Amino acid sequence: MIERISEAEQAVMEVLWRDSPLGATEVAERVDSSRGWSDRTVKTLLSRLLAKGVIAHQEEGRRYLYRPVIKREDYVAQESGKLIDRMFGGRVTPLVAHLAERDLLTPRDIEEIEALLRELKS
Amino acid sequence: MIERISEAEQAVMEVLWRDSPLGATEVAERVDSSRGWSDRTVKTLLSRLLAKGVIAHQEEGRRYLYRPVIKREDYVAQESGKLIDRMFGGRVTPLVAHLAERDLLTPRDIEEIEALLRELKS
DNA sequence: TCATCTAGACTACGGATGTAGTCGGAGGGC
DNA sequence: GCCCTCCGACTACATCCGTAGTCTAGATGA
Repeated sequence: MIERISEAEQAVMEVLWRDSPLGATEVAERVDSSRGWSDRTVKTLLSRLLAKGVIAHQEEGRRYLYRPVIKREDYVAQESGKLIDRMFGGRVTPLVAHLAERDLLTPRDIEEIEALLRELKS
Repeated sequence: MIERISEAEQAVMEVLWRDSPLGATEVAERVDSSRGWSDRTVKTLLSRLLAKGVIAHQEEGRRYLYRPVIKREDYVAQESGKLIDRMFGGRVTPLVAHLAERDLLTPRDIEEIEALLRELKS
């Protein structure tokens, strides 16, 4: 089980998943600027992620380069699973039914998903 | 936007969504017993939910009866939406694709979803 | 009427989270 | 060699969350 990653921490992970390894300052520069974080904040988040073991660092001269230890897909899978458990009793169909009912599925989505399922069966 | 409901708080909401209005003690009795909560804990959670405005209470003699103010579907929709935004950039197809890739879809799921989509199109 | 039992209100407290500030050491310019 | 700068390490602090404990006033039974 991957340790829980908070909202803020995930914003930092997204940067490293996109491109790594990176130094702390580089990460801070690339984090979604709409957050308005100081670079101290980003460094704190990097430390916490390190403590959680979801990223690792290696020395490069007098600074560290950070890189993810866990894969984004694995994290996404875990979080999706948790939502499906919590909200839909672990069944996927009710999730899709729910999305459909709430009109969260566009006709294009429906086409795409059908194509996807056809492929799965072949 | 519905106020954030924590994990523990949701366990209490589930009770009220299933049946309401209920007194605090009744809620405590019905909460998933595997949590092993004291009734104090449940009362605290009820107060917090009240403060968040997601439940309401009415007096009944010398106690309160609690009932949800928000609908479960709305809450589920919000949480699903947040996951889809955070993990899949707001697109639903990647979610389904992801579930498929991770073998989280059983053949039965696939059949059911296909049937659902056929219905949606008609 | 007096002790007792409840129910809700208020208080507690450690860990997680969001958001930084400060300190001390290694490099670099002069 | 000396001071400044940049980096990571450590510290801070309010708020939320999980999980209760205590206090107080009204209902109850003897």
